[in-house]
Amino acid sequence: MEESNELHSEENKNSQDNNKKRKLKTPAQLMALEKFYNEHKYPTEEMKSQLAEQLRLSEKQISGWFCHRRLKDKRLSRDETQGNGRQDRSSGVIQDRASGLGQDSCGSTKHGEHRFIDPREVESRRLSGHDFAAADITRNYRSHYTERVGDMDNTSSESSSSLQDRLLTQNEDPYDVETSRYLTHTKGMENMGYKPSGFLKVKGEAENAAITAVKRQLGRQYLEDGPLLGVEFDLLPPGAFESPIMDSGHEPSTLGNPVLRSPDISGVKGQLSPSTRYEVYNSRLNSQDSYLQQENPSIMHGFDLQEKKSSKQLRQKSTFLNDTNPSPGKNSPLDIYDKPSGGISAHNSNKKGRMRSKGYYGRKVTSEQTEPRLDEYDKFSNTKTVQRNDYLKSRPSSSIEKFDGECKAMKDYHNPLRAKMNSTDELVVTKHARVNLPQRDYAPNSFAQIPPRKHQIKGIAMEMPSSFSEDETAETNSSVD
DNA sequence: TTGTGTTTTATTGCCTCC
DNA sequence: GGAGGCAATAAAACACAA
Repeated sequence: MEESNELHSEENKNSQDNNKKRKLKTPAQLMALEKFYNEHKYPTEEMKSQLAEQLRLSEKQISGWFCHRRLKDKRLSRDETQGNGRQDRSSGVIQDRASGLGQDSCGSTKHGEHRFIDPREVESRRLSGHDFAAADITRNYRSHYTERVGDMDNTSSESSSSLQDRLLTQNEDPYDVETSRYLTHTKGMENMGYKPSGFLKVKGEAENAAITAVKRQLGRQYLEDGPLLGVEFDLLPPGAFESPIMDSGHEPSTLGNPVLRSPDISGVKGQLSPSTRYEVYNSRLNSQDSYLQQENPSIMHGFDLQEKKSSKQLRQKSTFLNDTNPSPGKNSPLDIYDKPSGGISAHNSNKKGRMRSKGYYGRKVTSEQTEPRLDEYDKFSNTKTVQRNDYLKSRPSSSIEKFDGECKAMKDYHNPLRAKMNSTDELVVTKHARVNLPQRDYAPNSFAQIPPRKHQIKGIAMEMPSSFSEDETAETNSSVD
């Protein structure tokens, strides 16, 4: 260890702190990583490289992060299965999956170059009704969204991953979708020409049973290529989350869409977790910034948003939790992102409010770490993303303005986005579905209504929106400005 | 302010696959 | 043998309680 450290330090001579001490990833980086992870648990080297480049991390770090992330997922899922009664959720299919996970030993990218999709993904996708014909892969990516669905369903083993997945994905906030999309489309299939590896094929076959089971359960709803099984899931009971679910005001036009019964919802219902966080987060942002939205068609990139949000969150957090900021100067939201260093020191601001375990984004970020330009991620994305890029690029640097724009974007996401999303109906569907998610519901009021959670339960970390959304994200918007 | 507990990051060793 | 991944371990960064 030390040795390596030394080496490492050598490499990083430049930066004083780089050495030996481990550096926390910036929220943006984490966001990006998480998102990416949601899409690809086993990223190819190329992907890693790109990620690394864009995040300004070393490939090693990226690899390591993914590795740890997977472990984390595993661990969490394990815990969940053991501790929680996830059993019910585990139907035969799930079991199946679980077993599959057993092998979870990662199919390394190595084999995976062609594989690209990790077993889990495959599974989830499969669940979502996609066969893994090579031809479909692309589509799969496109509808990675579906994966999530799969995740939700899949419960068991994946759970943890799903946790995070949900965290970022399910929640699927609008931009999530996008980013993920980008991730998916990315170089992924098209460029890399990924094909299901033998493993996939085999596995696919093996898992057909699982798929079948799902189909049975879902019945017709199971669409071969359609959006998600989730369609069949029950809608959330009103008030399920005690938050105003149907916010007519914000309700996207897609509301009526049947698709609404998206998996997401079901997922939410099933487990509110991480995704919820995001939802909350998003909703809050949306709600709070609602006044801003409306016009900006451009779409924010999630990461970027995240960053800003985090800064805002911090502020809000204080508001949210305490209503008063004990140390105004200290927690000044502005500090967080506006620091010249570019670092996000959000942390400081909200230590108190932050949920304990879910540290993900709550931690203080070292200033040295420069936030990667999130928009860069768009490289991976498709046209739509491109648009966003433009937006991002063009938008003013002012954090506030940016934020506004972002918020808007988020909101607009629901509408304009759809327009943009053109290319794939699936996506559209997906979005619609998301639109219906309780996300918004949480928004304005609910948010306020939610009692501040000072103590997060560790185990719940994943389940509850708490940490992430509330602390990290949601709060962000506040009135700060 | 300190101590404790949790989470995240980094490293190392081993395994598997090509 | 190289590359990637997992598991184990250590250490840092934090949050929270006393």
